[in-house]
Amino acid sequence: MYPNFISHIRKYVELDDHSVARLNQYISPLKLKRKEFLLKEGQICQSIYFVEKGCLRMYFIDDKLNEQITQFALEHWWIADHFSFLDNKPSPYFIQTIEKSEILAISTTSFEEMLRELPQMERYFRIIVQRAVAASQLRLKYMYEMSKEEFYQHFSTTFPEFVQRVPQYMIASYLGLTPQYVSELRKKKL
Amino acid sequence: MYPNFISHIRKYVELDDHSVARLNQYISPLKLKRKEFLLKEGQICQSIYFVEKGCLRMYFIDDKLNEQITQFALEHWWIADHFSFLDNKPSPYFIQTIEKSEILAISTTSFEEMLRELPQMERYFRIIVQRAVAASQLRLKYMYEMSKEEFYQHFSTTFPEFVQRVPQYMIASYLGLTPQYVSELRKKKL
DNA sequence: TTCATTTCTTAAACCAGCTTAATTTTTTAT
DNA sequence: ATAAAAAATTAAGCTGGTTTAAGAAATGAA
Repeated sequence: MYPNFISHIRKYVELDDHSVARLNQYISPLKLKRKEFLLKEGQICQSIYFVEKGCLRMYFIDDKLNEQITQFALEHWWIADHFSFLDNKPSPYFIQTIEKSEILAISTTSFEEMLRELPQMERYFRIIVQRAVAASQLRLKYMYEMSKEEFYQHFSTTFPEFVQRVPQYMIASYLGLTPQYVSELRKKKL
Repeated sequence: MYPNFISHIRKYVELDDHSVARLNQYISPLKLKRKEFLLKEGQICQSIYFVEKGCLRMYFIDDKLNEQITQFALEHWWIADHFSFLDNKPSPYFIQTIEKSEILAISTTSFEEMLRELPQMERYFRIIVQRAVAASQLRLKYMYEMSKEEFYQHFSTTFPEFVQRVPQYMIASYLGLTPQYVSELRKKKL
């Protein structure tokens, strides 16, 4: 049904076929075109989203009206504004497709029911959320220790698939650089 | 026994007295003086730590030999290098007490056993780790949208208890500023 | 209380990365 | 294919925050 989703879960917990069938009850599949929104500023983030296929970005508008990208999500990544999702607060973020994408959504209420019915999923989410914390600790360490130039070079060599797939100005935004500066850095490297 | 610990868990999940008794099996209490280490660079982070009383910092040494603080932990906060803890990799971090502290440690193996025996704890950790992700999303948003001056002013008005308790140069380090610049900002504000 | 250590301040020179603004190239929709 | 829109480049001037170097003040240990 959703091969990336199921195989991702089975990487971390055991899940028999009956549980897979039950799991489907809680999931809403979405087919989205390029530049469609899953969340807009001011809305409550009512679901967490799994990228079955495609690519998303999460961003907010800063005081100079720039779109500041804080996260990307490719295949088998989860994305949400967790603060908004957990506490039902309006989100400052937009979540938008960068390409045509297939997304699985689990709403707040489905999430709660699913975790009650399927304790393996409680375990699965504990593990992947813990991995998300590990990833954000690492990202933060890079931000502390690298200059912006190093940070860009590191990112583009570590994740070349992103540089292929995502416009350069979005990578600049994610890394906290101006597009002009990225352009300068690329020129310098050749 | 450990009032902050138990009441913190009971904020998020139900835990009967029998479970509390079982829980104690998995916990190692530590009494530490000022400036003692729970983790040093190169070691594997074998435990996650709960601050029952006191104050910790987590930092690494950057290429200019500065101590870069990435996290603090006060009462009822958890702290660990999650990447090292999950994957048994050597950590680049130091975790050290700032004051005399009482810490509860749960080792990798205890953690696994505890989660198997007490499913409420799986749920508890899923929730608090999800909250940690929410907190780090928020922190990152602040880093994107604020100048270093704003970031300092925001931090010191939002967490005045930190400014009381932690030396100024550590706050500077945590915020990614030089101590000299913080000094300048304070002068400016008076 | 005293000394040694740690922490904080001051000030001037410096620079990584931003701003502004105009032009060119690439991509998308029809 | 073609026009319109979106993305990338170039270059000059500027600034927020760092670096370097001393000295002053606060704190902890004995």
